[in-house]
Amino acid sequence: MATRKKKRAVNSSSAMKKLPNKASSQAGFQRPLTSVDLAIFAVRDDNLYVLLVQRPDSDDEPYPGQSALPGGFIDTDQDENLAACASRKLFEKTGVEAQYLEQVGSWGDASRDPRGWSTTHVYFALIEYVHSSDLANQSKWVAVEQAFKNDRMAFDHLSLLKAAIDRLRSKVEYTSLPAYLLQAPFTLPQLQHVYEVILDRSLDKSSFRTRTLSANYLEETGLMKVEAPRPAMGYCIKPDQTLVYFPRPLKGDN
Amino acid sequence: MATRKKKRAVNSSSAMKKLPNKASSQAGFQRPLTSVDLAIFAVRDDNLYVLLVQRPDSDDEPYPGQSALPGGFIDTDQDENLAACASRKLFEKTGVEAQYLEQVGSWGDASRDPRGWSTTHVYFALIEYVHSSDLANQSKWVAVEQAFKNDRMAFDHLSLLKAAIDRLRSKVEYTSLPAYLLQAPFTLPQLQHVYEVILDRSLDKSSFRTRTLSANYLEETGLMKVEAPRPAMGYCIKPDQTLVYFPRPLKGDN
DNA sequence: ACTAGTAAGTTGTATAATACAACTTAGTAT
DNA sequence: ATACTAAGTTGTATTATACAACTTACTAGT
Repeated sequence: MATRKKKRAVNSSSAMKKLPNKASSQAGFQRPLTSVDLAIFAVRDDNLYVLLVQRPDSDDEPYPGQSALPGGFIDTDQDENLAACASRKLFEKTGVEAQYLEQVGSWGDASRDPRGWSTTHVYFALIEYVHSSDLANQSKWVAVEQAFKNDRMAFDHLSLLKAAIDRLRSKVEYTSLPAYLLQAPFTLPQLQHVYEVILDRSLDKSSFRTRTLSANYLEETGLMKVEAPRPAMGYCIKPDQTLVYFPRPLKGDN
Repeated sequence: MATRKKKRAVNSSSAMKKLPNKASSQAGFQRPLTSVDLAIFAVRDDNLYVLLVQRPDSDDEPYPGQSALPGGFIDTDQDENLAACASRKLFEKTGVEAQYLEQVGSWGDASRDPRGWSTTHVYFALIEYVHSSDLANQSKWVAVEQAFKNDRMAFDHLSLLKAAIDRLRSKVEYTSLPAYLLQAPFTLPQLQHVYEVILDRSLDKSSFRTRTLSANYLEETGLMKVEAPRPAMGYCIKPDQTLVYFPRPLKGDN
């Protein structure tokens, strides 16, 4: 990252290696295959789940029968933009809209897809848990821990999934992201539980409550009966509230 | 972000709208144009600069003569991956390698390029300042403040630039990024100055020094004469040191 | 109806990293 | 020598989180 050659820059004109010819090729270059892939997360009980699909069992498809992130090629006729493409695919698989959707990044190289130079745009989505029977065919929830144990996935999807989970976990340390995995109304202990499931460690009740409430992004919806002796206050995210960034991260192990 | 239809997901099979036909088209879909664009930053004296290029003045090129971020179509024959493509373009324009290179994100839609549905992958690069005469033709340093005043750029590059600067500014609050804009050896006051230029506010000397030194990512290289009465200790980034994340952000105005 | 048990929620002190303010030090310029 | 300046230090204040002990509201069993 620090190596440096003090050679003079080539002229931008002489750097042009291929002449433009057809409008359909991109100024003389081949266009890469372009897709969108999704890491759709939900929490249920004590686990963080990710939605995986099984690839078709046909001979002219790469990685037949293997599990993969939901996604696929962009449809330039149908998709307004990358995020819309992600939302469409999310809805096709789950029947719901994302409570939160964020781009993780893009990956592109010559070898990740046997069909040729390809790029993919990875999004992660947070949704409330959707019952398995309501999922599209070939789709299923897999506990994140499991996904890494059976560590075989189509393409480079295992590393895409890892990148998405890393992003999720790191943002959970300093944002209100987990609130988007719950259906309103929810209680503070329920919200704390979601934090704990994602981070895989327990948090202090008192600091969690102070921090959460002082950020002032939740609205009381009245007491709720929960599976606990004492009823707890219900909350929902305030209307038009955007993601909250807390002033300090939760203390990790650092 | 919270709207939700409880419709059942469509079957993934029936969701397939077009049949695969040719290998060169992507499973029946048109491939978008694919490019990489760069926001190359450097600091000199009291300004943060970004490298802009002037688009060719030809009639069959979009936005002739306008300023734009350096970048262009991916060359699938030459570029191993997206980051390599970014590095190549950086070197062509400046003759140096990036001290730091990070993907900002990707943008893709039907209208951002008049030639058709296109996606671009935006990277930001931090380099030491390169003298204007060593830059490639049609390239020049523009103070970031200026770039936003003359607020006309080709394509959607103004908003791409804004995204890159937002990312840079926000990461400067809690990382060691500015160290990658300096050539070693540098002094702590020089490093602090770079922070101040990017954030456009002054920082406290004492807390800056404590924070920086306690992160333990710098190595002393001996006293240096600077344009100041008293000589100052020189530092360089430790070999193999990666970007440092400080435990707390600098206190902004929040 | 009393008692034990449990999770919700509160209160008070400790800690750690930064902010703020005043100081000392090593040099330059007159 | 003396004033000046920027480098660097020292000490106290602040603030958000961590940790620990407590009270409260309810359930269930006898």
